[in-house]
Amino acid sequence: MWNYRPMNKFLKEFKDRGYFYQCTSEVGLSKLLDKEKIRGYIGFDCTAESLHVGSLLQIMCLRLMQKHGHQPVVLIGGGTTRIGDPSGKDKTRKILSEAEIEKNIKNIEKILKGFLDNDNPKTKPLFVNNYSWLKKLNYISFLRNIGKHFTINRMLTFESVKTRLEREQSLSYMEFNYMILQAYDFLELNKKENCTLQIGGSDQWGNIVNGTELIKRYSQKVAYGLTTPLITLATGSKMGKTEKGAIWLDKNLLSSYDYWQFWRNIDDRDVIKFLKIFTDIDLEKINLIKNDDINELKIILANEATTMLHGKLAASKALETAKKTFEGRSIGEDLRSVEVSKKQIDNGINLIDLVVTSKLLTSKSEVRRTIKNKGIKINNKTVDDERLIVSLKYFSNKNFLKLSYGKKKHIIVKII
RNA sequence: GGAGGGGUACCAAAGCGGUCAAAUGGGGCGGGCUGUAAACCCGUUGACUUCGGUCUUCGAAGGUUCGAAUCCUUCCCCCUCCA
Repeated sequence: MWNYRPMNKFLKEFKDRGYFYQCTSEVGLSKLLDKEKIRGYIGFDCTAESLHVGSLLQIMCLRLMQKHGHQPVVLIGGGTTRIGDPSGKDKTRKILSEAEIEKNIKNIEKILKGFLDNDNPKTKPLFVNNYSWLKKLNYISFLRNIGKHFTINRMLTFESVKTRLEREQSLSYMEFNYMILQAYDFLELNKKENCTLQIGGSDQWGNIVNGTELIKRYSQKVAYGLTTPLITLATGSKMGKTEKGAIWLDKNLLSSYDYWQFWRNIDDRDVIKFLKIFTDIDLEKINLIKNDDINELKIILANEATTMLHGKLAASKALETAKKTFEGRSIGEDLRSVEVSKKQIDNGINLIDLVVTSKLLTSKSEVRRTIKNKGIKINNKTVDDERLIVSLKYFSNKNFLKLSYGKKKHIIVKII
């Protein structure tokens, strides 16, 4: 890729930061963006109760639009979630109840607002829920007006449909309609909100193109599609889901300290890439610091990412706790804690039970095994006796004790 | 509709009457090295345990047997080939 013509600033930064994968018409979009401030949308599915880092790139795209004076439209897929996107799924996804969907929508909106600037009237995000128009659709008129623009022949060639059919996994008529509905969303937003751009992950390409083509056929207007690459970790796994669980963008599901740790523990090879993608640091500045000490860079990444989601205070507390925990071998206040009663301690609580009640590990067998493998520490001292009784003498004068599982998972046990 | 093959732990895949809580590989977890990295090496990977064992698991339900992941019956699901 090289720049054969001056490119629009937004688009240029979009590319330089590594957000770019494909565009329906780069030249056309670039010209449009130069000419006017536009509205662009990204759809978020509300199958889960919250968003995780897998959606962070999309969120960054919304922020970048704001930065360049464009207005992001957040489409919450309240209607399409009731259908289920067949792409990437082997099976029909479970259908959520109305109440669950409503709850998810609220929470997801809250999270997105946290990431976006809601004050500037020109760029503040517009939240729309496609259920508001999808629920009103009249079947016959929909088929006549919209359905006629789609051929089954073409729909069958889409990757999402093809794989399902090839594997002879059932694809219900309901799901088969998903792509039409997503295309219709774009048309609707284009008509009502003058939204001329849809951004999405590379797996959404087919759906996005359907939208721009529908707009062309139905309204004789030009709209653009832009996709982002699938971000993978250097280890090959997808962003967002670690074995330990999802990296939620939600302090109720993942503490700011754990979120900070996620970024701090990123593979060396991903650091620069992630600084570009997941922070607001100027590219020139990243260029300047890119050869700095890798661990310092990881800290910067963790601080920036955590600040964006949880605020400056949370980020600095996480950093401080990390320093104490890993460098000072002491206790940072951000560590998760469990409380035990004075009486329990006086009676003597056995270590295995304590580890399980602290939820550091989930079964007693696992604790026993881990002790054999030198994986449990009390106050930084490896435990070698699985029958150890935790008594008052292990607690410092402030009435707490540090319990560790492995090198990274620490917890404070407090007496109340 | 006809003929065959198959469903085993997180995944892949062996086992095909007892020695099977189930080989091996991947993944995960813990330890070592290091930098809270990667690579590498070691250990571990159903639950409970008074560490002697006990209990639950090989698609589902029944049955044969002293004893079943392994044999039989029925059912469910998947794959390949032919129509």
